[in-house]
Amino acid sequence: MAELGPMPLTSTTEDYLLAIYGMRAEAEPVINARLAERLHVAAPTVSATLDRLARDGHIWIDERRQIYLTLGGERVAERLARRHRLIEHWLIRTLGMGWAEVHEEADRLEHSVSEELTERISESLGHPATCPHGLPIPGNYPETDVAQFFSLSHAEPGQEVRIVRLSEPAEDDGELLRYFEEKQLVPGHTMTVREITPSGSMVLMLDGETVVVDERVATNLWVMAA
Amino acid sequence: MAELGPMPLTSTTEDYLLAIYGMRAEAEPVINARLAERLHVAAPTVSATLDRLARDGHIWIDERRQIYLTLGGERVAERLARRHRLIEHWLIRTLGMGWAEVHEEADRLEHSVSEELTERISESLGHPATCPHGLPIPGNYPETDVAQFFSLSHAEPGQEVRIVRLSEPAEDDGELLRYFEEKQLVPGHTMTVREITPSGSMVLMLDGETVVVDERVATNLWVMAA
DNA sequence: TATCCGCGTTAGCATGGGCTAATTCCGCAG
DNA sequence: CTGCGGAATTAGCCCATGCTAACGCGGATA
Repeated sequence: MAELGPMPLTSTTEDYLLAIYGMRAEAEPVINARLAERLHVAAPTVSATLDRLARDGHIWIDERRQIYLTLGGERVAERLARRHRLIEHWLIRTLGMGWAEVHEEADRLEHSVSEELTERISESLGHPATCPHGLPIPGNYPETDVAQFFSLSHAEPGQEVRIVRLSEPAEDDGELLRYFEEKQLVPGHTMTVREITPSGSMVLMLDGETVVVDERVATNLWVMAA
Repeated sequence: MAELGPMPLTSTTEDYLLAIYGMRAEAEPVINARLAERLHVAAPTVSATLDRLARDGHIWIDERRQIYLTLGGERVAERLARRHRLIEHWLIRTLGMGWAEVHEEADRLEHSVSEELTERISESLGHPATCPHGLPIPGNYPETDVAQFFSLSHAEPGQEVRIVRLSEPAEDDGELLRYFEEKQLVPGHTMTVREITPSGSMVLMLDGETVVVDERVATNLWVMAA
């Protein structure tokens, strides 16, 4: 029999691989139920789709039902993340789209942009290391010590920190994105933690302004010591 | 009961509408069998898909099995053609992709680009009237008298003509596209018909060069009297 | 007139990707 | 040990999109 080679992935399966990849990167538990939430589908749908992904060698599932990408699956996911994040930059730089809007557009485009086009985009942008929200672009990202990054919600009072990126799930929350943009809570900006209230809200000094963010916001901002 | 509004079209159904739209524009007979060829699917598949398109009010089919777009279907097709043709320009202008390659890329992107992005692209390009291959961009195309256009294969010996566009099917033929590009048989160029051989080949003068094109090539170039 | 070609439909089937309802399974708290 | 909550699976269904094989029909041609 002739080997037919790898089946071309569908838009749906690409979404699954990218979700798994993202959750791994955030060290979240990668299980059926979490995927169902993230992808907005019912649990049995996830089971069936994961079966196909495992059948086709993109993932494997251990005894405790943790889901892992195979080498092949990871390669696919990295390429997709690269595309997605380059597209975001491109839309902002060449067409002036909004920082809070490009994620949604890129979510659709990432499935239809060719390898060739991806590389042309990267080149025309000067091979940026991260997307506009601070997430690393595989292939362009230098070997920085990612271990220095931590969630703002783990910062101490008095500490001065620089925003490096958003969390993965924040990207899918349009309202949160618009809030970040409005308050200028974006990668590159530096701020000082003034105090942390008992409810987990944080009082920050940012550009001489006092900003209060609640815990949900703080957990979705990744920072490093400034 | 709440009206659910129009179902979002799938990539597949969009392809059908665009194919019908293109065939109408070329005054080709729009029947099941021709669609099957153009879309590279089997006849029963076309029947089933057309049934759904008719059910959803995008097309209608007369007694002689001619297929027509409804007003709604035409609006959809026009928007898709607009997107496709703007994307082609965009890829050439901002990323330097090849004249013969952009059609294929646009074939995928046209399904994922939003209205908003489409309009930004049109604006950033200065609202071009045609795609790089000369096909009109709905919404940007001036009210030119299209009746002046005719296929090169209908030109007379001695006539001087200007290329205005390719035929629709030519866009899907990569080899033919590369040939046109190489010979500079592209919109805007003027040439004189020297003679027509019994087999239908045409001898042309173009930029002082003599070029011979066979009938298949000639039928796929649309021209107007220069 | 008999035949055949082009065309369309019917029947029957597969796969991907969705859903709900019901069940099972596992671990932890009481 | 009992029970409960979260997680996963099973069963059963739906639709869109593809296929082949077989049949029917109508017009052109031998």
